[in-house]
Parts: sequence; structure tokens; C-alpha cells
Amino acid sequence: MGRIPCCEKDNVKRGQWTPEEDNKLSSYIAQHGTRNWRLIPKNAGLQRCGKSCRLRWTNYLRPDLKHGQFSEAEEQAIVKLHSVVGNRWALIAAQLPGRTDNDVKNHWNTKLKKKLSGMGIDPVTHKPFSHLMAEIATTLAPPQVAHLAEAALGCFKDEMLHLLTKKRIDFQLQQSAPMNTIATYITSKNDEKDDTTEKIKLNLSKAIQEPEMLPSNKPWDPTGAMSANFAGGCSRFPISDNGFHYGTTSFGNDGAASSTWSQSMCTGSGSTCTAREQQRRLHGKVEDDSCEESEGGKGIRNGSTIFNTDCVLWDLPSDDLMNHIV
DNA sequence: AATAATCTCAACCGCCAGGAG
DNA sequence: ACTCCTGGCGGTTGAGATTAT
Repeated sequence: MGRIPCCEKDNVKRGQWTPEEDNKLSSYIAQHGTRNWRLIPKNAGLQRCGKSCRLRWTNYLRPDLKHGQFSEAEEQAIVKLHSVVGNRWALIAAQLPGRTDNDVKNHWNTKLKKKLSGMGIDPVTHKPFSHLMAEIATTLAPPQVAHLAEAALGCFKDEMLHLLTKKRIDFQLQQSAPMNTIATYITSKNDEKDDTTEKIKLNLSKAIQEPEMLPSNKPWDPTGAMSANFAGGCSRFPISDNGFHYGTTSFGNDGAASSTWSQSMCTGSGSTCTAREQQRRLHGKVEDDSCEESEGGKGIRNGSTIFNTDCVLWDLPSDDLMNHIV
């Protein structure tokens, strides 16, 4: 048979750890190490599950942990790595000395996601929202394009509403917008949220009709207008009139301007891979996915390879960052 | 000042791969 | 060969803190 259960579920304490418990756990581990988590709470005199002890130690008590704010360099590293490996928090944390996967995950979910959204970047794909919309537009037949704004709204509504409500961006209704498109989206809802939603719809639909916004033939075409906007130096987004810039100059509306952030956030013009695909590639589980020009599952094992594919164009010192991953 | 809304982050949950038995 | 525990991981929750109204 297997092994005995790690702990008695009904006889363990849960919730916040007290300083006394922390002391017991720390001093026990200092003497005996972390060999067997099932035995540690029992031997240390703790009414905790071994799993809970392990979590407390790895996420909080370990002496090599940093507990302060994330530095800008750390944030950049997180975003870069996230664009490559997706939500592999342990993998990302391994590149940041003193940070745990929980730290990185929390920081991403509470700060960095919003920061990227605020810059007009989809935090899942690391592409500009407008770039994504242009890609969608090229995949639709003309009758379907009329519904693009609706579809995009479904994807990005939360981020857009967050921008509108928290950042107080004033979307101005454009009287000159093509009426046949507007008529498709405007409905007679009166409450404020729906009004906001309609404004978003209107501006999204307008954005995709702007000639300079649309790609010359593919959205990621390096010769196209989209790429001129987003590749390499990563210039600016359509919403930058409201204060968001995405170039080598300022981007934020919160005063956190002119940082090296702006050079790091953009995945460049080549990415057509979703975060999920990146993860699958990392695992090497998929040999022939939709991003065939990349190295498939072998990319991550070769460290720098993944940074050199057509899917992700980073200016990363890839060997440094990926050493521990390989 | 009181209340509501929002944010932060420690802790938990459940799943999985690897391996002990 | 099989069972199932352990350790690790990512997703989610909720209490407390902070901010807005």
C-alpha cells in the first residue's frame, strides 16, 4: 500500500499564523531542515498540516526572502518572462532572487496586469489591444466585421471599463464616425454603465475603421502600419491621447513616467502565439501548434531559442534569464 | 465620521507528476 | 504493476487595510 495521510484534517489549525507558531517552525527547521513536511508540524509541536507548514516556510519564513516592494527591474523581468512562459509563476520567481511564486503571482494580479491594461496592452497576449483588434478584423468576412466591436468588447470589457471608471478617461463621441457602423452598436439603454459601454463600442468600431490603424495585409506585417506603431521601439496607442504613451517616453497617467518599462512591455510585431500556446511549448507537449515557425516544444530547452523565434521578439539577455529554466 | 467600495496578500484548495511502498 | 502519498504548482478566497463617497 501507499503511505499514511500527511495529517489529520480535522485536528489542524487553519488561518493566520501566530508569531509563536512562526518561531516554532523556524527554529525546528533551523535545527532539522525541511526533509519531511508531514513530520515537521508534529515534531515542532504545531497543530498544522504539513502542507500549511511548507507554504508558510517557503512563502514567508525563509530567511532569503525579500519582503519589500518590487523594484522596476523586477517588474520588467516579470513582464518579460510572463510573455514567454505565461502563468508559470514558479518559473518566473526562480529568476527573481528572494521572491516566491506567490509574491510574483500576487504582484502580477494586483499591479502589473492593471499597469499593462492601462498602457493598452492585453496582459494575456502582451499585445496592444488595438493590434489584437486589427488581427481579429483581418480574420472576419466583411459582414462579420460589423460585430467586431461587440466581440472585442467581450474580451476586453473589464480592462476598458476599469480604465474608464478608474482612470477617468473621457471617451468623446465622434460625430463624424460612420453612421452605418454606429447604428449597429448604439442601443437605447439609459443607465450610466451601458452608456459607457456604448461609448467604448463606438470608439472600438471607429478605431478599426481608421485606415492607418489597419495592417497592410497581415496585422503583424513588418511593413504594415500596425508594425510601424508597435514594433521595435513600441511607439504609442490610439488611446494615448488620454495620457498613455508606449514609447521611449512617458506612458503612465500616474506620474510613473519615462522608465525603461516602456521598452520592455511590447512583444514586438511578430507574436501570434497565445500565452497558453507558450505554456504548451514550454512543456514540450505540443510539437505542431499554430506557431509553426518557432521551435515548438524544443524552444525552452534551448534557452535562448524561444527568444529568437518569430513569435516573441525580446531584447532580453535570454541566457541570463533562462539559465535556471533549462 | 460613517459607510461602501476597492485593494492587497497570506493562506487555502485542488490538481498533477514522481516516486515510495 | 499498482496504489496513493508527497511536494510542487497555479488558481482562488477572504480578512484586513486602504481609499472613496
